[in-house]
Amino acid sequence: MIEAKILEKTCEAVKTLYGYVLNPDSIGLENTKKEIAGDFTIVVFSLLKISRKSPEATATDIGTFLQLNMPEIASFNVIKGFLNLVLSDAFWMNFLVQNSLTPGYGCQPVRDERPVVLEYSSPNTNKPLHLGHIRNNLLGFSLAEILKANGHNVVKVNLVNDRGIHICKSMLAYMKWGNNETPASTGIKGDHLIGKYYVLFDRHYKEEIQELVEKGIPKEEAERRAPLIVEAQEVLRRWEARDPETTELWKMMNGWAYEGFDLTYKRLGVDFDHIYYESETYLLGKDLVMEGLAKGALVRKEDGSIWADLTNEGLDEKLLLRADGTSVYMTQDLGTAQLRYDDYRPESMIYVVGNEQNYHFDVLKRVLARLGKEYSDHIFHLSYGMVELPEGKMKSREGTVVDADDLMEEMFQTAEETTRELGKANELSGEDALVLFNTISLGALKYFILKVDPKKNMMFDPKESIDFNGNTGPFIQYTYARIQSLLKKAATAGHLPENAKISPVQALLPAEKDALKRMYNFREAVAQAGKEMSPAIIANYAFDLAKGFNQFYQEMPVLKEEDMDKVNLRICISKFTGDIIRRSMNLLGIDVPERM
RNA sequence: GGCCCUGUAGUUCAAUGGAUAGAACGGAAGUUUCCUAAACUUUAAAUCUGGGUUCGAUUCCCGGUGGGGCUACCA
Repeated sequence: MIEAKILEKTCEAVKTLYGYVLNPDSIGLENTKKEIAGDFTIVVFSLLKISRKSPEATATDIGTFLQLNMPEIASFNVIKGFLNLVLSDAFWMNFLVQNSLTPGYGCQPVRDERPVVLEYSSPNTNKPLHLGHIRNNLLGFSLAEILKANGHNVVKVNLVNDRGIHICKSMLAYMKWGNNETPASTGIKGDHLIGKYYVLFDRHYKEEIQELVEKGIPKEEAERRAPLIVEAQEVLRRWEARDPETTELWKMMNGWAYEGFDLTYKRLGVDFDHIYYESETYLLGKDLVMEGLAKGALVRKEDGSIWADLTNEGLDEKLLLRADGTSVYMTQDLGTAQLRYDDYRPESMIYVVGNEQNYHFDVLKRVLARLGKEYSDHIFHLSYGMVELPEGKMKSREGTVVDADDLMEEMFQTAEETTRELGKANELSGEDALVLFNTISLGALKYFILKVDPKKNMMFDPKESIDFNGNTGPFIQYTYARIQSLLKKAATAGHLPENAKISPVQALLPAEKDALKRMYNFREAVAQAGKEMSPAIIANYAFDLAKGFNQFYQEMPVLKEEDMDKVNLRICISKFTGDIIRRSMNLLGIDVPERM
């Protein structure tokens, strides 16, 4: 790691020049800006108190010392308090040789055998997946890939919310108006069929409420007393009592949902190592609560209900067990956290869940801490923002939800149209063309979502997402395909030996050097992304790299036979750029086609 | 009311406390004998507001203000 060496030598310089022992962490070291000559920049302003000299003089002192004591540093320049270090061509050549021969470029070896348990997706079985789930799934899957590259074992888990009042609503509607239809009899995908009944329930429920309100009953009361909701609650009671008929229907309808989800997951390219079902875990957590009560970490109120009093931590009181002994969502989540910990003994547990549950996870961690669970410090809520549409927020009742399956299909069709218009698919067989359209359309969707900082709410404009120009997945895929094509051509022309040797080129073209720097930076970005857990960093680097390659290519002069040395070097750079683009796309879970 | 997140070109997004705040789309003007124009070049255009900390603030702190979320004995 050259940065570490620069820091170490800088400390040495400060000690030699000014007789002061410096902490390496206090030095500002960064990548030099693109427009300025240099590779790394030391910001010396913070050293002025020690040197008691002007910024320029201090930077020059240190630069001179470093140049004398580090063979990797070819030269330096000083602009105000910025010391820009220029690394030698030999360093970059060596970097290229070393890394172009390393298969797992940018990867770290496994550092901890204990896994990271990563929960994502977590669907409800009463309706199909929508755009919000897509953001969740893509973030979860990408994060898993990035964590793996950073030396973690990852267990991807999905907690399916397969019980509760919502599925009972769909079941009730099906009993009333279903006519025994099935996905097979209707040709409707299972999850969509269930969604249909959920919507049907909601419509009739609304009508009932309206009727009651017209009779002069207050709205809240009407919502509680409407016959349909009362009946749905009865279904839930029967389910909890394990009534055979109800259980049978529940199993059948959930089966439909799973079949549908599997297709959606498969198309999106995400998967799981283990699936937890809430129907099997919803009773967990009571023991933990009773244990906590015995330890005095929790309190029992007069009516018998049990609470966590978090008022001294700036939060409210949180109910954990009702007076009748039944549990709530939080109780259940305490239980599943413990179950997950017992199952895997993980180094950490990550939950990819939307930011509307920030408070929930805050409380979850605090309660676990009170219960003496040291693993609560290793729970991380990857909270992501909502996906908004140009027309406003997604509301299922107003029909403004973007369905995941519909969206992928639309993207596919647009990819096909655009590609055919440009004549890119003319030479492809029917099957190859379908694979290509699928790769491009999903690349567009995934990249569009992942390039945005997860924390922020984002705007999803379907029209813009299928634009294949600019900072988009297809642009990066296209660049990669071009590189592959270039390499193929070089190989057939005999310019690409088995292990392309790098010849002793004395001076790199500026664009070549820039290309190498981008690669170096990318490796750092991967390491950083592990810490920051941000696919957005990887995504934006991938674009930067793709754009850089295109510029590099434009700058490349026409090559002649006698320039074989340079040909080899450029082939190596192209190959390496291609490797990194593929790698970054893989980290994000985006496929790249060999040709377009 | 309280708590959390957020406010950057016309739009969608970037920017470990650093240099002239970057891209992309859209607008204006150009470029194709090389591998593939799904590309490249040039150009106009932005940090919500008022304080504070700092050699230096889009970034950190405090106040205001716009947007979003949470504040259920739902999950």
